[in-house]
Amino acid sequence: MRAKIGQRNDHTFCGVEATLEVIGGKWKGVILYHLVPETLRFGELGKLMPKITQRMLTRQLRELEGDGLVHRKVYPVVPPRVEYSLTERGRTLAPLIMQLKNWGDAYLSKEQPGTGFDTETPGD
Amino acid sequence: MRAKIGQRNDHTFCGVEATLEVIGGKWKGVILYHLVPETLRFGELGKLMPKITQRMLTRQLRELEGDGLVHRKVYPVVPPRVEYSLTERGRTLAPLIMQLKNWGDAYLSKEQPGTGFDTETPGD
DNA sequence: CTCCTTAGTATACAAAGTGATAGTATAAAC
DNA sequence: GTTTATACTATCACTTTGTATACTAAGGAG
Repeated sequence: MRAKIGQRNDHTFCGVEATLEVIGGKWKGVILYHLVPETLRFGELGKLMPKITQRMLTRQLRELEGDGLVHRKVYPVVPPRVEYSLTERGRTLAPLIMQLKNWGDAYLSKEQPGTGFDTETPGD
Repeated sequence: MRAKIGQRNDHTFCGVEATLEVIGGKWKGVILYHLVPETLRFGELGKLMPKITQRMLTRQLRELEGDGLVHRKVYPVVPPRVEYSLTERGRTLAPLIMQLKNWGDAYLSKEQPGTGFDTETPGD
């Protein structure tokens, strides 16, 4: 599924799906979001997303890199240092990411007015 | 996992994730996209997305309904007739959906220069 | 020599998502 | 009585995602 984006032979494949495939991973949107303002090291990204495991962070980053949205810069030092930043193409996603965030924030603050549907956050 | 949107017990939960949770399903973006210009019946949506199974169409639609983005109108007739349309909240997603599509189309046209894939826009 | 660091990888396993197929309900048409 | 139509639901199997945990490399500190 990660192999090639946009190679589905069915003619209904469109940009909506393509974009969602690229940013739709569980953490990709947030990773991209964090990378918009600044370049970050692997560990820094991890601290910004306490719930993510190293494995997932690695994987999502690799996929993002594979899709040409994120650049990975390795410094051959010990201990290792790797920096992640948005590529030019990745930067073109910034407005979209921001819109994603804005809509989401608004959505969260409104919480389903009287649909009988429960979207409430319990005490936790 | 569909149970609750916005469980931001951890402070890193943000709008980006919330939005992605809502539209990130495999078919949700496309469903929403098809519903932007017009109300559609269950079967019509199915025809617009030949690859989707009834099961998935039903489920994605229910989740969208549960998230308050899609309205489901049932006509008590035989054979059954059910119409799906965007709710007011769903309409607020339209610009985002379009941006998703635009970015994706641009991405596809650059990533795959002439691989014979088809980027036809459904319902455009 | 052992321990510490960072950015991973390897392995095992659980959960979620997806697909194929078949079945249900009801009224009208035949 | 059987078939047709629509919008589902149920079941099973399989694939993808995600988690937890342990382990690696290589140089410096002690």
